[in-house]
Amino acid sequence: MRKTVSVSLDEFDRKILDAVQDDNLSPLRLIADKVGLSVPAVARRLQRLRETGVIEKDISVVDQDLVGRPLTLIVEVTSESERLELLDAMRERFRACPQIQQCYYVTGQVDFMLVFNVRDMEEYTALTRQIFFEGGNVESFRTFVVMDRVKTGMRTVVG
Amino acid sequence: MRKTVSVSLDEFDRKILDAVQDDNLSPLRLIADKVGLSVPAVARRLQRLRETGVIEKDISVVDQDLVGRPLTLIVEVTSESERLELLDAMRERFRACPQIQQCYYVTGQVDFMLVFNVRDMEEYTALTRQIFFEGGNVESFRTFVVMDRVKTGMRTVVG
DNA sequence: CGTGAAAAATGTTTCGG
DNA sequence: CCGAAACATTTTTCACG
Repeated sequence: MRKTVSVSLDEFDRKILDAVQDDNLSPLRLIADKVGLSVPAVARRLQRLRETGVIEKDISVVDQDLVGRPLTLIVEVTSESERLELLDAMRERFRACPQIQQCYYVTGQVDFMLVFNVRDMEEYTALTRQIFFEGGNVESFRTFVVMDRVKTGMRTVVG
Repeated sequence: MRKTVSVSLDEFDRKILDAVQDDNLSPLRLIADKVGLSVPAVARRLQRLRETGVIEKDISVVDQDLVGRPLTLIVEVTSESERLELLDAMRERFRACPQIQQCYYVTGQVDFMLVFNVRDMEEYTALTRQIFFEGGNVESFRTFVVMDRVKTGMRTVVG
């Protein structure tokens, strides 16, 4: 059983997705104006986009600086063993760590790419011990300190 | 004039932020129940959190697979020159590219970390030519293909 | 800050085309 | 599938404790 790999979206759907990826609290009336449909039409389409999972979720994004987590780090992790259970255990460890905002399993010379979001270096080094050294199966890791978050977010091009 | 580096959040604010980072379309009544406040209190706090910028924006997240952009790549870019204008030009190029979902300027052996989101390898290689080769000031880049998006999103720990 | 209720805005459903 | 109108829900505002 496989996930549906595509859904049919027309130009209206794309415009709606474009709008709500910027602001999903905007009144339907405004979206309706922008895309050239009536409010009920937009409502129906949004409902369908949510039911089918095209719109995965609706969330607030908080400013990490203003809540005291100004530091972002990107970390490449290379594992010792590629054994499935061990890799899965790592995945789970990373997923469970709240300060790890993003985790990708990748091909190539490294195995995982992580994005950390922490209060300061002290918190990071402490986490490092916990999930890299004590966690197990980590051969090495390389840390990049983010100096400028040039572009962030989860926006997807729907064009 | 500098940006305020912190705001005072009490336990209620944190719980509210935690809730809306999961679902910002949830009726205030439900959030109120969850955090133990009245609806008007939650409304007031949310309004303030938005005014002060703690809540940066409110958005829908779309499923990249379902809209035909299943491929994610992470790319390390090393620049030729560190001259400010040239780095700024690169920033702008990356920011302007819709398929570049995220761009970080980092310390260390590489200068930029990029997250691409594209339809297929063909689209990626084409982009590569455009913004790396023709764009200028790129000494080298290293591509990691994402096999599993273990954890994604922009969630920030407010605890 | 809580309550309660009224007012305004928004979202949803119905139904004819 | 669209849109207009009726309908339902949610959000906002306010007085008062």
